[in-house]
Amino acid sequence: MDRVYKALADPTRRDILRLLRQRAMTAGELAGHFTLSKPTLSGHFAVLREAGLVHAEKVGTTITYRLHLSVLEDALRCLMDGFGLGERSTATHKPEGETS
Amino acid sequence: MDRVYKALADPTRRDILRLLRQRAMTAGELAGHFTLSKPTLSGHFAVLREAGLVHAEKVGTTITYRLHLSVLEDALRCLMDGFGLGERSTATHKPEGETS
DNA sequence: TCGGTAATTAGCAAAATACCGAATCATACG
DNA sequence: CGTATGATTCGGTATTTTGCTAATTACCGA
Repeated sequence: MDRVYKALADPTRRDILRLLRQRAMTAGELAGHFTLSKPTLSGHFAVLREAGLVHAEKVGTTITYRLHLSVLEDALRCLMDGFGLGERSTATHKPEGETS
Repeated sequence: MDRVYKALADPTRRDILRLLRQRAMTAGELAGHFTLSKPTLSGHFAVLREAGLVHAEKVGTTITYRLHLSVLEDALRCLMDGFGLGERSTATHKPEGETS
């Protein structure tokens, strides 16, 4: 799970995810949206892949990247759960004394 | 908002946030939960402060750190909104194929 | 097989990050 | 005052991250 946080820490990678949210794109197509070099972008793709946030599909010589929405969603939900957010006093556990 | 992502990227800082979720603690008290040196922890506190995730209250010579739950919640909500999560069937765009 | 295109890997420099010990600041107490 | 305590800031080092160019791999078409 640590890889997901690290992957989200970089603004370029967050931009990539936002682009992929609209539609799947090839590596070159994605690279066209940035001023960074292709190898640099390729490195960002690898980080996102290892975090499980995107899926790479090789067709011919081109590689199409697709957003793994479910993984991203799970990661954020796990994050919120970890901090006790998203649940409105579920009553499943007694949350600390909180003696104001 | 970038500061929030960066702050969450470090496991030690996430641990600090989880500790603070249970109750507010002083800097020294927090440091007692880690093997890291106090200056190192102090640096982590600063990052969390600058991200707005915690609030520091100085009483005597001691500084008590308190979690800003609302800021953390907002940050995560903003994160999910940015990626179009939290809303079911966006209907704002046609998600290609997606057969099966 | 040869040339061209798409993308990655290799190798390296620069910047950011994390860590520590020592020094410093601020407050409390005798 | 002088000292002790809680915490931060300072100076330095090691590691990680980010970026580049050049070289490499993989595939397609003529």
